[in-house]
Amino acid sequence: MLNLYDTATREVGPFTPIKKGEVSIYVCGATVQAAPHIGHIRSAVNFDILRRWLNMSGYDVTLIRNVTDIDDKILQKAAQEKTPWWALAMKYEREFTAAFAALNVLPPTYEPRATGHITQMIELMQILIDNGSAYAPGNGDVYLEVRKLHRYLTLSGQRIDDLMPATDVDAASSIKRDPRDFALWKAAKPGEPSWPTPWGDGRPGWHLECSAMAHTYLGESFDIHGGGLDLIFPHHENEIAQSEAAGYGFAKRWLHNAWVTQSGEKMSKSLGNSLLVEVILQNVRGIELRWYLGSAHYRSMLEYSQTALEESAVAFRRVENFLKRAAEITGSLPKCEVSTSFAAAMDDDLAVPVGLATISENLRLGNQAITDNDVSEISKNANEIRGALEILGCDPFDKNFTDFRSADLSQAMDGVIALALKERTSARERKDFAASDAIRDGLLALGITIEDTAQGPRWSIMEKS
RNA sequence: GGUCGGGUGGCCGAGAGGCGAGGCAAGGGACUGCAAAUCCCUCUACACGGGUUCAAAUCCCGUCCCGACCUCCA
Repeated sequence: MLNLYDTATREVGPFTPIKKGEVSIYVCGATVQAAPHIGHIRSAVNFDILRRWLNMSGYDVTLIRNVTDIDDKILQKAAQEKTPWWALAMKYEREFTAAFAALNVLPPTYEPRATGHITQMIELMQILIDNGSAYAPGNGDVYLEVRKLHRYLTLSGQRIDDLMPATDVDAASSIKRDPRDFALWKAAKPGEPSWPTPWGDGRPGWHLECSAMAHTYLGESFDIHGGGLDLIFPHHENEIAQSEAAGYGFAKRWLHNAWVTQSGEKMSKSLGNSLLVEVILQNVRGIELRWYLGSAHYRSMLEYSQTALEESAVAFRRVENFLKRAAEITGSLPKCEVSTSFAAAMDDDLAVPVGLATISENLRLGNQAITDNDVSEISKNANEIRGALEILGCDPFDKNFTDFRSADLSQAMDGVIALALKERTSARERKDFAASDAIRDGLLALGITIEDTAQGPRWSIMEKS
């Protein structure tokens, strides 16, 4: 039985989907205005682990992850770069997609773009205006009237009057009925992209698209809404406000992932401490970065350091190496099996760190079994490790991580290295250790490690870092 | 000002009243021609001050420190 945290109640409780056997999830994806940093990708990895665990638990999961491809920053940046806004948005959307793929994040069931759902946004605004929750002051803007909502700010636990007064210079002369009313729709300024509406030409305001798209693909109520911690207010409060005012039940449960930090501070472009995915991937493989980002609990801050990342990568290679050896010894790839201890950890609000401890136990027992040449024990532990890695999205045998060209190359190399190892073995047999060590050192200089195992010598390519 | 989250050994990172999660690093040992890999053993913690309790890293009160959000951040 899966237990999950809910930001709305701040408690961990049993998860029961609306429809038996099905889970609907909406995750706030990227606003494609810059290249993805590892914080963005951590969010995707966390929700991917949730999704994989739900799948493994027998649920049919529908996951919608949006792309916000129109907003102030996109327009602003496009103007700076003298690029059409849609070209800029597309460029970064591709970068996000590439980063997700490099980290083996499963593609969402659907990935709707804001600009493709203007019709649905207009319909939603019409409902809100008709029922008196929203108003159009006549300049082309449309606002939601927050004072009319009963449950506004219950997710973040704030009170309207406690919010810091808007620093907006126009606040005094504002056409808003209350300074806290937020824009569903913004009138187009000259030169800005716009779409026609009954209230004037304009563009989406405060992430109206998330409410509209969640409704379009998941219906009036759905099981889980996810996103980063910093979206709780105002973004998610506003989504709730828009959707509930329209009469929708909206999300039953809220999950928020914590950040990747550096020196305790949140990673962010504006702080200048963001680490781009493509830069990190020059030093570690995607599977290793994923292992690192997934290794902390999703609600805990992950304090980034180069050292921690590298150590994590080494730890992963140890697990990977065991699986490869197990496959060599048993003559077949391990199967994916989920141990009861790993399952218990995942069922407890996705306690990945506890799950990793069970993998360590499997690893120790599995390595011991290799020493003892106990094939069934090797298989058992290898299967359980592979099953756990599959859920974490870090299965080294996953075809998304397997490069077939390098697999062919490695076969050819195997033959070549075997020739050298044959020489080394005969040198060792005649106790000519100078000769045998020269061969080993020569291979090492090429980045090839030789290990003498009970089953004979074994070679592997050293990973960088 | 309001709201929320933190401070755990050299490092990373769980736990949330009761046998010291786990990993990395360090030291010792086994194995090995030497290595590598692996296994075994050992060590080091709960920001500070009070309180509750048979028992507190965990609950309560206070203090200090760090971070986040407060109208277009994952």
